[in-house]
Amino acid sequence: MSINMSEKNEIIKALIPLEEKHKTNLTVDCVIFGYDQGDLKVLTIECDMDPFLGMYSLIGDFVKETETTNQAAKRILKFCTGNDDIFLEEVQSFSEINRHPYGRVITIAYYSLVQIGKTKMTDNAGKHLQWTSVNNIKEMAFDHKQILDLCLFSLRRSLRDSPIGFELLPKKFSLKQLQTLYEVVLDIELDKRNFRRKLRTMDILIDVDELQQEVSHRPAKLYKFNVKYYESKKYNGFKFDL
Amino acid sequence: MSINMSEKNEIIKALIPLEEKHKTNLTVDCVIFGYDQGDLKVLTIECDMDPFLGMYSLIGDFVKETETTNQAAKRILKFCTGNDDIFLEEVQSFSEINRHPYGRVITIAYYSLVQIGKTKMTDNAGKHLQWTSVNNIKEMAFDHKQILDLCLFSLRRSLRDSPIGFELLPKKFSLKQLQTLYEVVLDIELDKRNFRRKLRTMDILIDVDELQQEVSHRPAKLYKFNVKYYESKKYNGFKFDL
DNA sequence: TTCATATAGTGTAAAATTAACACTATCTTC
DNA sequence: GAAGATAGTGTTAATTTTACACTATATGAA
Repeated sequence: MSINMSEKNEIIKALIPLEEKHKTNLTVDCVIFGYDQGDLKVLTIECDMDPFLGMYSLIGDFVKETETTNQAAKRILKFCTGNDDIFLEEVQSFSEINRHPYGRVITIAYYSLVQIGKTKMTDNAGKHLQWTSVNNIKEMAFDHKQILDLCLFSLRRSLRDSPIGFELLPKKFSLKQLQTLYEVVLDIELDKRNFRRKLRTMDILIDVDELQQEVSHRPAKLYKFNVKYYESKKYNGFKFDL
Repeated sequence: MSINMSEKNEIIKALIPLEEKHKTNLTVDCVIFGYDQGDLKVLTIECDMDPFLGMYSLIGDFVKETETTNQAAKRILKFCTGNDDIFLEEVQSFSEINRHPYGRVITIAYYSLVQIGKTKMTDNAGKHLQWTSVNNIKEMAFDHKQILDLCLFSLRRSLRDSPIGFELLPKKFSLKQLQTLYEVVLDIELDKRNFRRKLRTMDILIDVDELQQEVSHRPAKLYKFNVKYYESKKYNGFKFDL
């Protein structure tokens, strides 16, 4: 005579000491943003769980006993992009009772910013990882669309008041590229001259004295982000504000 | 023959299905801010756990299987302040492996704002709940000081760009009270005339046509927050910014 | 070589916002 | 009715933001 799943769960629960009864499945889900030729993308995976089969899904995993949630998020990033040391920010938890079809799973949402060119998409993941334009995503598995939207909101806010945009561009970039990044991600238009003046007065760019290559018009000068200067000033009344 | 605790844990783990192995203890901790006569306070409890015995501690609890983390936070608030429907904001998770002496416990930090006068401190909690001045707290149990600091940082940011300050004041208040709140919480000085002009141009206050009572000098006019006006404008380009 | 094309790069003036600042008004209490 | 205490009010200068159009320089084709 066999027992069914819910009976089994009851038996297990009876064996578990009191404080264990409050345990819950905890995951992290990563919204990995990349930017590519004027298009904000997010790394998605094809969902292989039942009511959401084939739909776009974010990349996530359980938080292990031996790691913090941050470490779990970093592990996922490393796995998906081959990359350590990338920009990562916690956003919010999602804990609706029935958000996951397999049972109670609470997740903590992170977003991160990577340069698409720098990633080595390890296909050993084998799971149809792909960069999808944020604008093309109308729905996702689970509550992942909601998570994506909130992370995008959070990205936009951070982009305006801290210099994280540089994480999405190559080390050397033109002012035009930087401006376009802001325009695409924030979905606004900026005035070229005003944008440039603002950056000039902030003093956070270094002219690397190189020109854009292989363009059939006047090439733009290239700059890099003055990390040291920014780090030295940021707690000293200096405000990044775009 | 008896078995020890760690053997018992092993036995329990062996019985648990694979996905259960990733389960973790999850709590919420609430930083409950109150404001009282020019002093920002936080609701604390005396810690009754070993290495932190007697130290200030935040108020928290396990997240139950049948509730979201938000609901858990609200339950705690109701329990501590007798109050439903109070301002509540999730801030961040804390998940260092050894943050809790009893084992792995991951927590999600919330902060909330209450009017101290409005709370009915249910003493059935029995646990030495008290309002403690934020400035007087040098250390706390667990990582709670870190949590408090982050929540204070988050409160300050929100105070500047959304009208949450009103949650800390009585319904009717004088402009002076409002200004002092900002000065105390943000730890800055504000110019009286400029502060008042800014509020006037934002149009978010209603003159209730009453005067301060029982003061031995010229009484101030009282105002209330124009919730309706703010709600109708906030998605319409209107920006609260103090 | 030169001309067309495509994008880079630059300055100024008006408008809006912020910052600095000191006196009069009105209530209570003695 | 005078003294004490806090409420309430306006103007000017400085700074920041916005709006706006032309010149410069590379490539590639004729």
